[in-house]
Amino acid sequence: MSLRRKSDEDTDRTPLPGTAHPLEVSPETEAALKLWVVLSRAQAAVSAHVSADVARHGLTLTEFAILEALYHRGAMLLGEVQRRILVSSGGITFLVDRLVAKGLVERQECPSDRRARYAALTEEGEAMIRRIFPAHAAMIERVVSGLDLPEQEEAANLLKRLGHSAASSDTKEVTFSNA
Amino acid sequence: MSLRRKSDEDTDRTPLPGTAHPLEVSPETEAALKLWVVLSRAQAAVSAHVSADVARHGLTLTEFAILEALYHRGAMLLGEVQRRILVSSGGITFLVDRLVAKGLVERQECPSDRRARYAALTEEGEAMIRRIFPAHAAMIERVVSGLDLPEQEEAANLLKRLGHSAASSDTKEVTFSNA
DNA sequence: ACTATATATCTTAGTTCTGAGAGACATATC
DNA sequence: GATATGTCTCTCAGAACTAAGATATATAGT
Repeated sequence: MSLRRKSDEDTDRTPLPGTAHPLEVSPETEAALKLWVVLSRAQAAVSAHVSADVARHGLTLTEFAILEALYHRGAMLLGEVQRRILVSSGGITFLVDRLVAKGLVERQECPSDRRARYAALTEEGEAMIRRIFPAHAAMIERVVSGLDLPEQEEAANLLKRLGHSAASSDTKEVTFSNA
Repeated sequence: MSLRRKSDEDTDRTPLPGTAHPLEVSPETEAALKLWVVLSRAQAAVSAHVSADVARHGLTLTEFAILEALYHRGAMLLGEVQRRILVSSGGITFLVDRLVAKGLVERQECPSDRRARYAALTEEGEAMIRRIFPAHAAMIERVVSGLDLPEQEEAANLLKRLGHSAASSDTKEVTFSNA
């Protein structure tokens, strides 16, 4: 094997490392890849705004999501919250611990299942979410205002279907219910 | 065997402590909030698949994004890669270090600016991305196939505009001027 | 009742990344 | 040429998680 220097690109057509390989795929593949890219970028861009907004109140995005869920849905089992906001089981313990430490949430026993715990807002937590939610919602409205209302609804519709089909297309390890 | 999966809502829970406060906002606000939710969920669902796919080759999502960018665009300055994949400045150093340790990427000096470094694929890195990219692209195509081609293009179009407008809408820089 | 398996949460160790700042270099202005 | 200011990468501390296993409890089959 000969070690090649980067400077001696001349007569040889073997693709050297560091040279570009423009994307050459079918239109279907290209559309799928592009959708994945713009989906990630749009989510990151919106997320950055939302994250910065809740950070002003000393909260992370995930913490806020928990508070909001508990406010709008009422007390929930930790596992329910976990599946709703999509974190690991260790993650939900960690997050609820932190919200308890901040005095915003409390754990409550579940009378019908002694393994389970409810997470519920404290009065302080409820007061906080009630106080910051309106400006928060207005801010999200501004951030997505690059699309008008019908476009937002159409995008939401498409994304909902995309999310559902992607979530249910469990590739491996999950039972493939072959009936 | 009846592997019965418990659905989220089938626990017979008596409405214990925290009471629910159903969402009551204007249709505009509701559309914006819903868009934000389905955007996050769709991204997470697709991301989980892509992440699991590249993990089979010992790579994280971010590492793969770097390799792919270097393969398709050629060598790039670290700062260019950083802005492209949206990580912090410390993050790009960390990630490139790790890819260098894996033998997939190398740093190269920039002749016109001695502060800057290029990241470039090694031959091994290029061989790897060439080997795994086709199946990777096919997998993404499958994951987003819940939408047909015109729908994918429409979603991509909407998301591109959403991403751009969200990214450019400078958050009212909440510097709080010494609050 | 006993056993096996499933579920709910928690613990621990480790991974991935961020944010603030430092050092080296570049560039514009005087 | 000297100085100020901006840019690029790197370092370091630590935040925000995840993965895997531990523990306690529940539930179904025998």
